[in-house]
Amino acid sequence: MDKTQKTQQKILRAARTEFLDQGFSGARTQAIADRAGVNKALLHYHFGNKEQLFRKVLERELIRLQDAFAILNSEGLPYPKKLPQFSSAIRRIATREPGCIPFLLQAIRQQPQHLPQPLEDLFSLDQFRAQIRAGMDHGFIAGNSPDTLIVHLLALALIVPVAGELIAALTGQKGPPQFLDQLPEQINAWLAH
Amino acid sequence: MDKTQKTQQKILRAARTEFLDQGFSGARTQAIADRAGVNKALLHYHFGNKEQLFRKVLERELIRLQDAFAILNSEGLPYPKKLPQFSSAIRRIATREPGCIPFLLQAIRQQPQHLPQPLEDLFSLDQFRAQIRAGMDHGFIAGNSPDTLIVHLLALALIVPVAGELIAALTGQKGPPQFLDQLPEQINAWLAH
DNA sequence: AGGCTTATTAACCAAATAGTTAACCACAAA
DNA sequence: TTTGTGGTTAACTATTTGGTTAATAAGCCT
Repeated sequence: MDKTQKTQQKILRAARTEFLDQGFSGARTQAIADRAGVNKALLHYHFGNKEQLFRKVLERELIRLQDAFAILNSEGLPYPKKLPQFSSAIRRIATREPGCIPFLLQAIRQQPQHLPQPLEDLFSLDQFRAQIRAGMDHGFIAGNSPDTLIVHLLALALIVPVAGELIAALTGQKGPPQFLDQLPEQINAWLAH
Repeated sequence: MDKTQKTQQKILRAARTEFLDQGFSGARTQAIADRAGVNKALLHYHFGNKEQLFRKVLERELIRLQDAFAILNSEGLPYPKKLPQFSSAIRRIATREPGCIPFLLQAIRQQPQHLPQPLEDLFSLDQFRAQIRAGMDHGFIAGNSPDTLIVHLLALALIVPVAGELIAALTGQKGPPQFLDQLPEQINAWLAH
């Protein structure tokens, strides 16, 4: 990796922390430059402007979530393995990249114009939904609405990253990791009967 | 209601839309003034500064959520009635005050210093948790962890307001109201067995 | 080394934005 | 009618902030 790439990565890392922490309008280009240990003009040299830099960060973070959804939508994987693998992927994101999921949901809501593509093109669960429907028709999967199952799966997977502080306050726990750790088994217990 | 109160309410309403839509740092005091049909200096006359105005809005929105949680935590209500009443309250908030729940969760995450009190003091489910525990001990409620039940309840209740766009994209639905309408029955089916 | 391109910086600029001020207005009390 | 108080405004100020520029440093190729 040459020096240019290294610099760009320093900037991207700094931008990521700032944007994830503060959101688009709360983020300051000066803060990003400071955090990267670099002159502010360098951001513009390498990335054009604040918006393009934000898009770059958003694009990279989106991939994390897309990878998780790709597990659900993969052709080769049998249904019973998908749920725990998916929940593990979400848990990994939420613990290793805290702020990523709230950041993405916030961007989807407040800055959809910065998304690289329409949401429907970024996330697709067509294969997964067909798989569930087949499973339901054959009685392997309980219930009769794939979409409902998907929503419940999302609910269980996303609630902690998205409302961790509230949960911690309501349950008196210090932090949310307990529930994140239980996530795969919970999802199995709830959805795989 | 005298003219002063009317003006303050106009400003608060405008501030609410702007803050819910744009977040604290994205909101512009000029936009609030314009929307209220009022001079910008009047915001400062009545509310001091942007931050105090934000706190006022935040405080009022918090009450909506507190009221919903108060249902769960109320002494007089039997457990079976709490779940549907709570989910109806959340649904009502999410449909009549769109943006409120994402706004609150975002504020909790990004501007906790503007909360009127610590989260634990704002939201308490002690009575509810005790009630669940008793029910579990007597076999009236399935499961053995009140906190887990609470988290699942939150998950089902909050997922649509918080990730409605994502859900709409994944399920191909136009909007999220379908799932919000099903919410009370879903929660009963899932949690009240 | 010498010259050419790329990377980096200090200083600066213009626009946006929160906040202030002084004057003005409405209306009620004297 | 005068006068004083609280509400409202136009115009202004200070600061923040994203972005630019011109000069400088660092590689790199011959």
